[in-house]
Amino acid sequence: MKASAYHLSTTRETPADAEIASHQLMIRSGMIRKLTAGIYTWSPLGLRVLRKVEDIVREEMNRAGYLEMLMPAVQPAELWQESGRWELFGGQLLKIRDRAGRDYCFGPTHEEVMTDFVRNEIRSYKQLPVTFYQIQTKFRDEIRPRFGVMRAREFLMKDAYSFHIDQASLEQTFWEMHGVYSRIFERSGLRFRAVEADSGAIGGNRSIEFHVLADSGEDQIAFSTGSDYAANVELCRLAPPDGERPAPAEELRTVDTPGVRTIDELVTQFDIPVERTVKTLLVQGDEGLVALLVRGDHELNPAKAEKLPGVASPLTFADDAAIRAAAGAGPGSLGPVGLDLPLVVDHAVAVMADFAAGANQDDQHLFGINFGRDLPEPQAADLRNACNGDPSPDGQGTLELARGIEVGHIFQLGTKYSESMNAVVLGEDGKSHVMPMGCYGIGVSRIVAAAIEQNHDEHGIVWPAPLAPFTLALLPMNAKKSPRVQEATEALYRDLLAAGVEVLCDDRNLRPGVMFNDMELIGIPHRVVVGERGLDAGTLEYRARGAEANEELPLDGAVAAILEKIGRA
RNA sequence: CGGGGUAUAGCUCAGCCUGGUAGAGCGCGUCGUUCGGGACGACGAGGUCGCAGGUUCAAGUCCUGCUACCCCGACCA
Repeated sequence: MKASAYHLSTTRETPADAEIASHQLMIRSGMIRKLTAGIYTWSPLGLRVLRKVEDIVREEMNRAGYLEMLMPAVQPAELWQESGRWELFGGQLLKIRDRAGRDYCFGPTHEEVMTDFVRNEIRSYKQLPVTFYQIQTKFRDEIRPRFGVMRAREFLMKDAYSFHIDQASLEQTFWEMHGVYSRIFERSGLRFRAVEADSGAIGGNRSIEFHVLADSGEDQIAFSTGSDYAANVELCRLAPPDGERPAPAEELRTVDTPGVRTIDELVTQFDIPVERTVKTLLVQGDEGLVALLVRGDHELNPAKAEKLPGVASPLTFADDAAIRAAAGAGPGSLGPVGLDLPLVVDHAVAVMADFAAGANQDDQHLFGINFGRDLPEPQAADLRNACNGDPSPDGQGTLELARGIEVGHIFQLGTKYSESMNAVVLGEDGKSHVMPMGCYGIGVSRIVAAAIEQNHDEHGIVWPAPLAPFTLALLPMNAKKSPRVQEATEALYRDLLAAGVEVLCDDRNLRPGVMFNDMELIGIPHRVVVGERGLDAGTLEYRARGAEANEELPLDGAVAAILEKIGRA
């Protein structure tokens, strides 16, 4: 491709509304342009990358024998009413109406359409198992789209659905898909982890997320140093700590703590270890409020809390007025002693002695609190998020935390949709069987953003080779004035194209610095410079993106030398 | 959807408090000098100041309403 005939549109300035590196770089390199909130146009340059991802996904899915198809983006309301999701999906579902007043939605996912297709097409167990997939634009009316295509309302997704005669077959495909996904992310050149996203409590259903590791990721994942165990922090189970609760050693006493509102302030002003403080959180229960206790340095895990019997789901924190009415003090001075509410404590709190908490009096705290003396024996549960250094739930090693961007999710759905939509098949026994089902998603457009998030430096994007829009940038120095440079560049360009190299030849007649900066911003992995100096010496100049220094390549046999550099030899 | 903010040239923003000729930098066009890490000069194009009302002799500036976008919270590929 000649740059003069390609729509390159880079900017020096960072757009004001882009917060994270990948969003800024996608805008600055000209890959995407915002049309409206959460909706983006992909430029020719951006689309090249998107297609690279798509191609890898498609190749690996096909290799595994899964069947590509294409379902409609616009779906009739009836199907969604049948599955019960027309209401359940809530505001995220973009509903539309045609001129006759019929209701439709723009598909946010395709379980309904897929299940409808399969119930009409598949009659016999002999046709099972089968897995269909598509790569298609989805729309989810996110409450808060952000970070460019990372969390867009319209996005490109690969969604796959498998159908089975029994659970065993579903599990086989599920783990096979696990392998396919791993290969897809490996081939894309991304550092990733597969993490458990469900406790496995509900009827053998399992769900595994694939996360690209990046500090700016919105999810926290925990993984064991001593085993393969990895889980989303939200769902990472924590066992009660070993060891007995120490006997009380201190008297219960009330301390004036003027102005202290947070655990931090309590710890620094009164010189007590944070491990001997307790946070008291009031949430809505089925009847009135419920008090939840976690250690001062721990964080309440909402997903775990809302699953407790007696606690309302979704988890709702009490507002200041309700807190004051129930406890007689503001949120900064809450504590369990003398609080007339149902109480659930985290396992880590249950083994504490002589700890500090609010006194339910503004500007006062209690020190030296003990269970069994100042409070009844606690009802303990797993309530908090995992921390660095917690023992791994599988008993091997300790947990480490990392941030991740969820780019894939595989799920054993079971019969949730096949049952409500009556997707049945005749079994070997001659009877009808409801088909267990799996569903498997990859955020194709999100992968592009995640790859940048994981691979960039102060100059711009540093594409993993498999995703790069072009493999090589060919840069002539001062070509306008030098017919030799022009001719040598043109000849090399033709030879590289003939050798099948995706080369971007910058014939825009710009100053060298501008070309270097543009090509680095765009993130092209390899660059070759043609200049008078080199031609005199019979050399070309080569540099890999991210490398510190130039190398010289012989002008004679340049194509072979370049192929070796780009790993195509 | 709750809370906070912004809206002026293609982009980043000043001007608004204290009403009186529409501004800068970058980008874009032409010409010249330059040309190995985002050059310099000259000239030039480009704006219903988000929209609708109101106050005023006069509104980008003051008032009211609306809309869009951004940020902070619960969902997800």
